[in-house]
Amino acid sequence: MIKLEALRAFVTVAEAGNIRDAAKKLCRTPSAVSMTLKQLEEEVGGPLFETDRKNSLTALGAFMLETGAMQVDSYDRAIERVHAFAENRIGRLTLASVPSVAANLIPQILPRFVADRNEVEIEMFDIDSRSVRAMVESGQVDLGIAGRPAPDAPVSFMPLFRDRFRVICSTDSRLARINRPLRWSDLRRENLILNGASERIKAPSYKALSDRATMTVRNVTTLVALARSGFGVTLLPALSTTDLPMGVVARDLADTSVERVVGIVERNGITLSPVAAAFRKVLVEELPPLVASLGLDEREPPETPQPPKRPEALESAEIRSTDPEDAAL
Amino acid sequence: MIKLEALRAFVTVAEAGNIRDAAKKLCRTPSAVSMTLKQLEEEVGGPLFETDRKNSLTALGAFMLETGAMQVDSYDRAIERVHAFAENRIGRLTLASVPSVAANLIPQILPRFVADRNEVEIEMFDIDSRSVRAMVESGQVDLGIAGRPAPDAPVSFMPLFRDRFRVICSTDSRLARINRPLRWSDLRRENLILNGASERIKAPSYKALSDRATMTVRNVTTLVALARSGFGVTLLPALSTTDLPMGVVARDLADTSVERVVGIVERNGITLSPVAAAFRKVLVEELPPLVASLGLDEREPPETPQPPKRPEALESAEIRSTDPEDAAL
DNA sequence: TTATTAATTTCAGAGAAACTGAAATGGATA
DNA sequence: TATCCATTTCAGTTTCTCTGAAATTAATAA
Repeated sequence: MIKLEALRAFVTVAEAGNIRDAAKKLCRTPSAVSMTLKQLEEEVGGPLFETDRKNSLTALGAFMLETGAMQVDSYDRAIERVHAFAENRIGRLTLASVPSVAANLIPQILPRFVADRNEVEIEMFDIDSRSVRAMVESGQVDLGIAGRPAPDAPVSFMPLFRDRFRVICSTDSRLARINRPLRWSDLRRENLILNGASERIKAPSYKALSDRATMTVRNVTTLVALARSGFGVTLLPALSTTDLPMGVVARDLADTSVERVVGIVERNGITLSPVAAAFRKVLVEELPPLVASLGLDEREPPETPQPPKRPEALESAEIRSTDPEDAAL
Repeated sequence: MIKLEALRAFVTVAEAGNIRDAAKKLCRTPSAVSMTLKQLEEEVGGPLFETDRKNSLTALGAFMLETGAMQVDSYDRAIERVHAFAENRIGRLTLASVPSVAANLIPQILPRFVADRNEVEIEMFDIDSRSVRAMVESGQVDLGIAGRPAPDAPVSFMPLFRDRFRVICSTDSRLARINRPLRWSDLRRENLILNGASERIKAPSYKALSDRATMTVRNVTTLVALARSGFGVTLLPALSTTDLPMGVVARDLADTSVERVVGIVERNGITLSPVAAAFRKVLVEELPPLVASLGLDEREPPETPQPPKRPEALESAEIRSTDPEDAAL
């Protein structure tokens, strides 16, 4: 059976024109190369060189050189691509993220990531938490960034940062003039507009307020426009309130337990592709400090995120089963 | 360094879905395959399968399978082509032959040769002896079939058969009525037309006749037409006289030493391509009996032709250095 | 859950293959 | 003919790969 390495030796000798130089290139002794060649000739059943001095090929040798050089090159390139893939220099990364992260955080970390990886294709979906989890679960994307899934969800979750809810109201509103964190009681007289993100807030005082609310709006732009018009107020995660237009303000809540936890959603028991793993690492290392630097939250990140090993991936998702908040934004 | 055989093992396992079946296909024990896979994963730096049960690939494994299957297939096909070439099932055969052989003998042996070799390309030139040798010498053709070259010619020669010269004359001619082999004296009163083939006849009696001749014609058809018209007579190798038209006859010469020796012309010190070697063998084995069966010559072939080994190729051409006849036809 | 079964992995030793360095051979050059 | 250089041969060593037994792990049955 003809070995690729024998082919490589032959091609090197044929191209060098003599054994000595070829042996040097191959990091072998001339005798080793000579033996390989002899064996190769035995295996193909005919002489490859016209003379002992390896500077002239037979017809068979010429054919072998043509074929062999092609194979060796192609093989080396293929192996290089495998390594490039394994070292996440090439590949394809598909992401799904809630819009607030997609718009406010991803743009800050993505450029550096792609800079060294000009052969990596990236596709990103910005969709609500529920869809993020669905896409992760179905394998449509490698990684998701979303609020914490329900504990029984078939995906694992690694929390990255907390995002407190804030009250969004018109600059003219009564609330805007209160010079301290707002209490639930401050909201009692306001018309509360519900939204996808606030849907999953569990605080009892909030429940009471939201039960009375009659309107749900899922689009942030519309939500803000309604608040600005003085029609009502709403609760949004701080990250969604970074670029508020003139006429509306965001006020902190006194109840700092009202928050969503945003993190990485990934499929259970599936090894990430090398690019995805690399991007995950970047997320874990860079998102929490980035969020902290935005000054949205004065407190520490909720947990010290540590990348789970393959077998433990599932555990890290199951460990915490506190209230599973969610944010559609 | 990733070996092709490791890739092959991986591809086989990935396609079989388990190690046991793959090991069977590879004619290895499962433990050997398992170790190969483990080493492969180490070399690429990541897991290729999701679980120990090898039925589900990681992204890296999928990429490796794609790349690897392609490489293994391509390699196997390439090696198969090299073998096909070495076993003369594929390749290209270029021949040059004097027209008499090209027209009368080659068609009888070529069909069977090409029948088992439907991927062999064949190119044949029918040209005079001198050009045959030139094409062989310059490497334009693998093999030539021609008269014996001069002893110092840079080509080797393997004689295949003798071809006696015969007298071509009109049916109405005086010579046509002589009921025995013709003697030189019979020709004394005839107008002798010279030709490329007869040019190199060395017999002294012929010399005397040809010195008196004034016309040389190199085209057989014209030559025959002239003879038919009664303009003169000419001497042609018997093989060129097999399909004489009405109106001319060929008569044997009493001097049976007047002959050309036809054989294989090949380049010195050049290994034939496998197809060429195979065709050469067919020529050596089949041409002499074929010529004998044509009844052109009652005697034995001049030597027992034996295919020369690589180093001896030159010798076999040098051994005989008797009168180097030639035939332009 | 525990026992059973099947598949895979680990390990140590055997065997095969490839490599090296020294000596022999073979061509080319003076 | 002698010398030089490249290549080959050879024997011994090193490195790899394979096997078979035992251990581990996962899946299935009780």
